Amino acid sequence: METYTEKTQVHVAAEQIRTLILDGTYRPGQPLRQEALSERLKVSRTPLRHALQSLAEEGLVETVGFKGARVARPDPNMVRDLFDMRLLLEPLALKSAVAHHTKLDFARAEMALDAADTERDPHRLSQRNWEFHHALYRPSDRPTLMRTIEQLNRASAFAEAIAKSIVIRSEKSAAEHRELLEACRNGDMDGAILHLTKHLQLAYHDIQNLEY
Amino acid sequence: METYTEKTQVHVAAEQIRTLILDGTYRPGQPLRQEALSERLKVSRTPLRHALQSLAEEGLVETVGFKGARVARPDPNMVRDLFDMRLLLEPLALKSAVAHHTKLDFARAEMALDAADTERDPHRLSQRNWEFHHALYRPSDRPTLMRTIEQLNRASAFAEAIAKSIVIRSEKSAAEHRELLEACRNGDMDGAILHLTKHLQLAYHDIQNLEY
DNA sequence: GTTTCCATAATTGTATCCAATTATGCAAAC
DNA sequence: GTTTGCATAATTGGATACAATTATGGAAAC
Repeated sequence: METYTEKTQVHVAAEQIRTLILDGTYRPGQPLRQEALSERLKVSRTPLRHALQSLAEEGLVETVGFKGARVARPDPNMVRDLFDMRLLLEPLALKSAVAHHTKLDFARAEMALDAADTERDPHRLSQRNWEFHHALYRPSDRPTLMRTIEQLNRASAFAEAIAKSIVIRSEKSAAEHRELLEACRNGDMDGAILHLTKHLQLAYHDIQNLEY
Repeated sequence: METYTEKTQVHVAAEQIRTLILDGTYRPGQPLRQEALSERLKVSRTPLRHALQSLAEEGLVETVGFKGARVARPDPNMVRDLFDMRLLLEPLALKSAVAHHTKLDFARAEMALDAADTERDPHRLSQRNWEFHHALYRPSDRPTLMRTIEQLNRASAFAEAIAKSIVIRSEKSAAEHRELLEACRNGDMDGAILHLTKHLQLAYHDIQNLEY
């Protein structure tokens, strides 16, 4: 019987910091001092630095030379770029996946939707949203493509959290998600891709109008 | 007078390991023991671990729980996914950039081409290739898009190094590059995008036929 | 009053040591 | 002969101490 460990302090620290940032506790541009964070998260500075570096490569924090780490500040262009890329890549993932969709995938997607309905915490809400998209994309069995798409979704979640659009448009998003799921259930690939495209465009539009 | 430091041991260690991997010194799947690497690079294990993590998020090495790090093993699907994505994203970057191209950009691109002509080291050759593409994409002034494209190019360079196609098709690649540059110089956007697309498709094709 | 310079403090990066986890090998049981 | 179990070694993760770098503040010069 093989046993998995995986729970290294780096991951839990990264997850906690991620939550603090997406909750708005730490605002964009705010410096993240290692000693203070170390004390707050009850973790030594060594794994903390690893976590900060991980978040830096994820795009959530910026880290410079010997100056330290700050919460990243998303610019409007970033939002445009992210959605331009998602509009190109996610339809490809969906297209590759529809032929391999199973009832289990649909069940997973629906579970994520139901969980999202009763969720008000921004971070967990964005997690549910990703779980939904992930359930529909994953059957494509293209991990490299998935990896990039997940990165873009994480960054989008950050931008949406800043603009507070995640919670504001959660009902609209839920409706769009259910339409997309229904099209997938009916095996309507073209319709599904159309719904996905529309969903992304609407999300982009709403973020644009909220952020300054 | 402000002075920049930036030269942290993590970066130099990461760069050295990157070179060792792309040179073929460390083969895919080979375990990377911290103590041995620490001794080889004359660096403590702490910054070394950071470098390994950085390379892991870059996709060059795989790192699991308490088991350690290994050189990543690219699968054929990864190559397909990478080029599918590049074929979607790089034309967008080029399209956004052509309107802002200056003589300086063309000069930079040509300098990269000339440097590539006399370069046989795989790692440096792939660096030159990226410098060329970077020179043509950068005027788009879309850093978030550039960031993702650079990640994909790094991963592609890894796959090409494994398949040894970087050096093998270097002359072909150079010719394609010069055609692309010429189209950009003439302000022929459609032609440039066509050349870029063809270039990526040919590179993909040649890798496919070389890897097993 | 402003600027420059230097000393000091605050903060990050690195090295070393210890703890936790995993891999290895051998003996005993069946 | 194979397998199970445990003891030991090898390796990674984490905590602490130290070194390097940057930021801060105040005095002196103009």
